[in-house]
Amino acid sequence: MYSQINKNIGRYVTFEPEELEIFNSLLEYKTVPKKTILLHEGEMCNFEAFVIKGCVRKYYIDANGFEVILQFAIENAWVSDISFSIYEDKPSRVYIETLEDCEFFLFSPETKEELFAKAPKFERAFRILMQRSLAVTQDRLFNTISKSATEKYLEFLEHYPTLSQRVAQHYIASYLGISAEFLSKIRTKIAKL
Amino acid sequence: MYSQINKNIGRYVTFEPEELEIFNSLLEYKTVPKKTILLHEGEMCNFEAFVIKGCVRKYYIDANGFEVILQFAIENAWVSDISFSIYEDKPSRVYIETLEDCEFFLFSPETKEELFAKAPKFERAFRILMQRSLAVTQDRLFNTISKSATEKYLEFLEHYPTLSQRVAQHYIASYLGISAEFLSKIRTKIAKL
DNA sequence: CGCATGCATTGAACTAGGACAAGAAATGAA
DNA sequence: TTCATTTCTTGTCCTAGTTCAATGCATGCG
Repeated sequence: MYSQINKNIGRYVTFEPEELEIFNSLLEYKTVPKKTILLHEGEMCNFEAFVIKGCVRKYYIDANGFEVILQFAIENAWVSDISFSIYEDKPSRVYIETLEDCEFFLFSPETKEELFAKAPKFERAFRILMQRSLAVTQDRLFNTISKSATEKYLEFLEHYPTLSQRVAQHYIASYLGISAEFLSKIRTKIAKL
Repeated sequence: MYSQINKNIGRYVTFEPEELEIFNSLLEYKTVPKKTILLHEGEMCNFEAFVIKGCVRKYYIDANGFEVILQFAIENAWVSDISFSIYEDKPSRVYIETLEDCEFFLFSPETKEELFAKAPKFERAFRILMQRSLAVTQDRLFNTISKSATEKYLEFLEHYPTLSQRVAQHYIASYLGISAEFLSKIRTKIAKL
């Protein structure tokens, strides 16, 4: 049950069994049916979720009412609106929604603090996880600015080979920052080659 | 001399004077003339820099040889290619270059580890700094995808009011992900209002 | 001082991608 | 099974932004 998350958190920092025990004892297990919104814009994000199974999307809604998907989180990924709400005490600007039936491990900000107090080495592990997210996001920013829609789509397929089967095309379009119609045209063009 | 950086690092975590003393004793002070490249693509990034004075840019070069500016760092900002190189042991894909004569405080990865060993609370401070960078980058990604060039430029002016006087227009264009010519057209249109 | 290099502006022609509309195909609920 | 809803495709027209000149302006440097 815990091996999956322990492997993830231990990727860059090595923990003692006792430390992992503390960690595991503070996690809350939760299942959530698909199409459930876990966080609405304007709410405080009071969780950090580790995806054991399933798929969620995190998205903004822009000034014209269009959704822009910031992140797909599948098995072994973390999702939260950690960036603003927890430390800034500002309400979230993003939505988090399950796309499939999901199983999570959840942390509240308070239990996270409790963890850091009891086992300070986790501070380091979460710092490195944060760094990795930053790297991924910077890379995406670069791709978004410098690549054509076709290039972005091909790279997406390479990077998330299973996701294109699991989620609707228009979600992928929204993630890539292009219209669903144009993605469809790209796909037919690619299929003809 | 140290009050500026101490204020910055103490923004989200409160430190004892002794802790700050350790911190300050590990910093390396350095001045660098303008137009100096601090990090080339393919090198390992072996520093984290706090800008005391001056302005630097961090950029990628894309497949067609175009520069894409990821970050401007001015006074009180941190800059590094922390994301990949330090923990991943991968060579950097970015360039870091001074745009003005600069004063920095520098950390090497080793002295950073030394700091964490001697004063573990800094681990927390750097985790939160990292979170803030992630928030800023996510926000930029959202803007890049969902806003028009004019909106992006106006928001840039609002967010970095001094920067448009300090750096060349074509750098701003590169940061916004638009061509220098089109930015010029936007500026004349705005000026006419 | 004069020259060279880089920077900003403007215009004309072009294109990647968007908006809209309408139909086809898939999914799902009762 | 049927009807409804959502998703995907395809076509046409349209526009925001690019590319490629050409020109004028700064600026730094010998």
